[in-house]
Amino acid sequence: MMESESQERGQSQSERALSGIRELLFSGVFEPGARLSEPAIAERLQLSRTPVRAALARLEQEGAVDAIPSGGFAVRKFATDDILDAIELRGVLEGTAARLAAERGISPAQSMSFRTLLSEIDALLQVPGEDLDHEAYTACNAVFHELVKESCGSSVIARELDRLTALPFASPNALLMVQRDLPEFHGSLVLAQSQHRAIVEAIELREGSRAEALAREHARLARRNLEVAMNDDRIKARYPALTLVTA
Amino acid sequence: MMESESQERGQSQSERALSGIRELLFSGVFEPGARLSEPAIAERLQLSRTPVRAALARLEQEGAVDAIPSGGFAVRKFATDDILDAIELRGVLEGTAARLAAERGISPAQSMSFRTLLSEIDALLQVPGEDLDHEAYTACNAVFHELVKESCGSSVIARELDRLTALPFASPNALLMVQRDLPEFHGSLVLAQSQHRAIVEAIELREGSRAEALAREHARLARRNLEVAMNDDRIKARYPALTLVTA
DNA sequence: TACCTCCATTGTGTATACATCTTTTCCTGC
DNA sequence: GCAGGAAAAGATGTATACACAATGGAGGTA
Repeated sequence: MMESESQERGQSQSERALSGIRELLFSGVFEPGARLSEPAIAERLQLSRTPVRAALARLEQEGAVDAIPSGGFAVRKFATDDILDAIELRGVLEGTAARLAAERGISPAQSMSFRTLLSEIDALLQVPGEDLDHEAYTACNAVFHELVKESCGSSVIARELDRLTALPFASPNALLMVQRDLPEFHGSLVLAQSQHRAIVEAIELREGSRAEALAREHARLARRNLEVAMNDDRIKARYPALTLVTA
Repeated sequence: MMESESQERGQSQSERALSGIRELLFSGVFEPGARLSEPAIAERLQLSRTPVRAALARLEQEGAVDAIPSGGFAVRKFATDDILDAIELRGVLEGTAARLAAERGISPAQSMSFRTLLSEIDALLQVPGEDLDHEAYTACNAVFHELVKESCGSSVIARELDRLTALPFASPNALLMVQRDLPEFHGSLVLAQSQHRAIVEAIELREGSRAEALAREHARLARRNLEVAMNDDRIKARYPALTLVTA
C-alpha cells in the first residue's frame, strides 16, 4: 500500500486504528452494547476495514469489546462488580509481584529507583493540598506501579498486569483524580504514600507476605475511588469512560 | 466467499486457522524462534492469508507467538522460568477464586457439584495404581479446576484464568501424566485429591485464607511435574510442546 | 577464507472485491 | 393497529492484489 501522509507519521494503520477506536470507546461516543460497524469506523478514521478489523479483534482480547455471536463486535458493557473484581485482581497481581520481589530479592538499581521515587513523591506532598501538582503525582504513581510490576523480574506477571490494566478502570491511575474533590484529599494521598513506602520496605526486608498484603490493600484505594465516582453524578460526568459502566 | 466443503464442517476459516496453527505449534513442528510465514501456513492449512493472519494476531495475545519487530510473528521460545511463573500465577489466581468463593459463599448447586466430583475421583482412586483410568482422572481434574474457576462467580477472574491456561504449560492438566512414570504415582494422586477435598471444605466453611493457601499449594504439584519432565529426556520426548521450552 | 554489496526472493501491511449472512424496513393482510 | 414476512440495506468473513520492507544468497574483492 502507499504510505499515506495524511495522518500522524510513524504509526502503522493498525496502530492508528487501535488507538483511534480505544479513544472513541472510552470517550463515550458509542452506546454501551452498540454494534461497532467496521465500515463506519473505517470511514471515521480514514482507513480501510482491514486494520480496523485487526484492532477490534485485539480489543476483544483486551476485553474492551465483546464479540457478537452472529459476527462483529459491540461496545462492552461493564458491570460495577466487574470493575471491582478487576481492581481486586490488580491488587492480587501486584501483591504477587511484590511478594516474589521480596522472596527473590531486588537489585540495588531497583532499590535505588524505588527510593528516589519515594522521595520525589514526598517532595510533591510537601506543599499544601491546594497547590499539589496533580500531573506530577499521577506520573509518579504510574511509575511506582511500573516499578512494582517489574520488581520480581517475571515477564509472565508483567504481561498479565499489562493486560489487566489495559482497561482504563483497573489501572492504578484510573480514577485517581476523583479524590481531588474529596475533603480528605490530601490525607488520602499521604496514606497512599505511606503504603508505597511500606511496600518498598517490605520488599527490601524480604518480607514477602507483608509486601503482598500491603500491595493488595493499596489497590483497594482505587475501589473507594470508584465507589465515590459512581455515587456522585458530578464527578462521574468528568470520566466519560464511566458511561460504559452499568449498575 | 463461497463456503468450501473441503474442510471439517461447522467451523469458520478463522477457527480452523487458530486450531490448526496451535496444533502445529505445540506438536513441535516448528523450531522455537522460527518465523511463521503466513503464506506457508496458509498453504499448509489450505486457506487464505486473512484468517491465518487473524489467528496469528490472536495467538500473540495469548502468548503462544511473538511479534517480530520488523513485522510478522515467530514461534515463541519459553524459558523454564516463564512456565514456573505461569504455574505460580495459576496458583495465585485459583487461590483468589477460592478465597473469594469462600468469602462470598457458594450456591448449594455448586457445593453439590464439588461433592459429587470429589466422590467420583475417590472412586477412581479406589482401584490399584496400575488399573487407574487416566483419561477419566484427567477429565475429573479438569472439571475440578473449572469448578474452582467458576466458584467465585467472577467473570474477570475466570477470563484471566482462561487466558493463562491457554498456554498448554500452565494448564492444570498440562503435565499430569508425567507422574505416571513416577514410583510414587498413585500416592501423588491421592495427595492431590486430599488437597481437592481440603479446598472444597475451606470454601464451604468460609475459610478464605485457608482456601487460598491450599489452592496455591495445589498448583505447585504442576511445578514438580515440569521439573521431572525437564530432567528426564524420555518423559520429555512424550510432550512435543516441551520442544519450545529452552533452558 | 572472510567480508561486503547488490539483487532476487520472500514476506508483511493494507486496500479492495465479493459472497453470504443479519438486520432493518416496509408493505400487506388481518 | 399490529403481526408477519419479503425485500432491501448493511455488515461480516474471506480471498486476493499490490506496494513497500526485509531477508538471504551469489558473486566479486581484499
